[in-house]
Amino acid sequence: MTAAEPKPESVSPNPAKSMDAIMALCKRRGFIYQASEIYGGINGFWDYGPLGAQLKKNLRDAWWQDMIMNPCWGRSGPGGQRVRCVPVETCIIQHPKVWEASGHVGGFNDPMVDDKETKQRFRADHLVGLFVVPAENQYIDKAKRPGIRKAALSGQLAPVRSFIASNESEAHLALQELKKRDLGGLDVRAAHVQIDGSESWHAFDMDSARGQMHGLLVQIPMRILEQTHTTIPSPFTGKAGSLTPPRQFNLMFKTYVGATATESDIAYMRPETAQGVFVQFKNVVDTTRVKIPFGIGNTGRSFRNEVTPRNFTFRSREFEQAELEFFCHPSESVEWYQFWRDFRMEWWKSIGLAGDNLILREHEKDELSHYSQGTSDVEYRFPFTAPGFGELEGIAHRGCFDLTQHQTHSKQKMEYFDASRGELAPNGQPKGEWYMPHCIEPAAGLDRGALALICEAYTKDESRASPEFLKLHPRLAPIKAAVFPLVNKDGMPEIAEKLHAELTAKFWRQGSIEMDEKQSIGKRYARMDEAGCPFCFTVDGDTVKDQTVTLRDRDTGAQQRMALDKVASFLSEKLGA
RNA sequence: GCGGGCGUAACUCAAUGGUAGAGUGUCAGCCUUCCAAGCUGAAUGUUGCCGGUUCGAGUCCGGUCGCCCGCUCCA
Repeated sequence: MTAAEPKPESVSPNPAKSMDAIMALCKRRGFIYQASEIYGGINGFWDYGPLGAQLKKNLRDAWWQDMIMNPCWGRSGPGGQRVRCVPVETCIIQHPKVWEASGHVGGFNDPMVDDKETKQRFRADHLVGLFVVPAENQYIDKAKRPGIRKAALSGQLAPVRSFIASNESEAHLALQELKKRDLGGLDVRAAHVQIDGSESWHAFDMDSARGQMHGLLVQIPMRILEQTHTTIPSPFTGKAGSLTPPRQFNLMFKTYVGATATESDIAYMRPETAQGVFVQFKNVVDTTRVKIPFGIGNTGRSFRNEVTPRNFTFRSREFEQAELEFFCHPSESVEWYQFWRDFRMEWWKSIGLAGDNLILREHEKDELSHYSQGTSDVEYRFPFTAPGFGELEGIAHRGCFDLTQHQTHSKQKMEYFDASRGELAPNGQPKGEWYMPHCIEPAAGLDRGALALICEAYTKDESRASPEFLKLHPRLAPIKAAVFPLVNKDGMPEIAEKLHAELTAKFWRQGSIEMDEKQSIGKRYARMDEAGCPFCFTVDGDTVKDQTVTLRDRDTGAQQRMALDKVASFLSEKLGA
C-alpha cells in the first residue's frame, strides 16, 4: 500500500496480499497452470501442477474423512444419535430428464428475463403484455382497427401491465383476472374476448371507470422486449424499470451420446453433483440398510458455462464439488440445517481458514428459493473480493423439493418408509410412517476451497530471508516435511537419506517427504517455505555424534534440536496421522 | 455481454521503427557446519497468435486468443 492509498486495517486485514503475487507463486512453484497454455489458454479452465494436485487431493480427502468416514468427527446430531453418511459416485452425464426435473434444462435454455427487484426469473417468451387505449383513441379508429396491435408490436405503446403465460389458456386466465383488478386507474368491469385469428394475441373491449376501452393481450416479441424492457411493468410488482433485457442462459455443457450426434442424442454434462444423489436415493435406501436420518456424499467434476469466468480459479467452467445431501424427517429438518451450517463453518476453520477472513452468512428471506427454509454461505474474503466475500460453500435447506421433482418426472415413488415412526400398533410396535424426506445440502467447491487455502496461507514478510511463503495447515500441505544434509559430505547425506526413507515409508499416504542436498541451506529452506512445507529436518555434524537433528519451523523460522528417533512421532502428531 | 488496461525467458521486468537483454529462479561443478551465502559455468525466446504498413516491427495498424480491473451476470 502506498501512502496515497491508505487502506484502513478494518477494511482489509491482509493488504499485503496481492492476487498477482499469489498467482505468480502458484505458477512458479507448480500449484496452478493455465489450461492449454501453449495454445494460448482457454477461457475459464485451469490445471493443477504437482503441488496443487496434491493440495486439492488433501482437501478432498479431509472432506471425505470428516464428512463420510467419520462424520463431524464422531459428534452426535441434534437427536443425540451418531451422524451417519455413505458415499456414492455418480456419472457426469445423466439421462437428460434428470436436468429437466432439477430445473437446469428448460428453465435456463431459453432467453430469460430477471426482475431485479423481486429476483424472480422467467422465460422471455412467456411475457404477455396488456395494452389498453381509450376506444376513441386513434390507434383504435375503426378505419385503422389493427392500429393497437401495430403500436404494441412495434414498441410505440407500452403495456399497462404484464403477465407470465406460457400458452393460450394461461393467457385467458390472466384476462379473467383482469376483470377483478385495478389497473392503474382502470377499473375493469367486463371484458369481451375476441380471438382475432392469431393464436398469440387477443383483442377485446372492456368497460372501465374511464369509459369504453380497447385492450390487447399479446406476447411481447423478443426484439421489442430488448428495446423497451425499461418501460415494461414487471409481472410481479407492476412497476416498470426493474426488468433486464432478455438474455440467453446457455449454462449447461451440451454433448451427444452415441456416434450419430442427432437431436435425440443430446445430453448434458452435470452442473452439480447433487442430482446424482437424489436420482440414486431409492437404491441407496433399498440396498444399504441406511436409516433416516443419514447423508449421502458425492464428489466430482461439474461443468457450467459461466457468463464471466474470472478471478483465477474462483469461477471456472470446469470445477470440482464435494456435496452432501442429508436426509431427515421434515419435523427435524430445521435442527439438522442449523447443525450442518455450524459444523461446516467449524470445519473450514479447522483446516486453516480460522481468521476474520471467514464468515458464515445467513441468506435473507428474499434471497431464498421458494422451497427453502434456510440457506447459509460459508464465505471467504479473497484478495479480489475484499472488502467483500466470496462463497466457498452453501448450506441449503432444500425441503423435499428435489425428491418430489424426481418422483413427478420419473413416476417412481421416492417416499421413505420410516418404521420407527407412526402410531403404536396393539403389539406396542410403531406402525411406521411414509413421508418424503427433507434434505439439507452442504455443498462445497473444492477449487474455491483450495484457492482460499492458498490465499490465506500466502504471507509476505520482507524481514525474512524467504519473504514469500505459504502457511498451509500441516494436514493440507502437499509436502509434509523435508530432510536436508547441512553439507553434502562427512556422512550427513547417508543419515539424511535414511531418515527420508523412514519418513516416506510412514507418511506417503498424507503427502510427500522431500530430500534436498543441493545448494545452500538457506535456499533450501526458502524453497520449502514457498511450497508450504511446514517442517524441515537438517542433519549436521552433531547428528553423527549425538543422534539429533535440527527441526526448523516454517512459520517462525525457529530451530530446535530433536532426537533423530523422535522425528517420526513428532511428525505423526503434527499431521494428525 | 459492454468498457478500460496488459501480453517479451520459469518469475519480475528492460529494450528512439535498426543485432532481443538484465535480475531472480533452475541446472552443473567447486566451495560451504543453519536461512534465497560465495565462485565458475550452462540451458531456456518464432516477443500470445494471425495478418498489414515498412528497406527493416517487440515497438505502428487491424483482427484474434488469453489474463487483470470496472459494470453486468453468477440458476
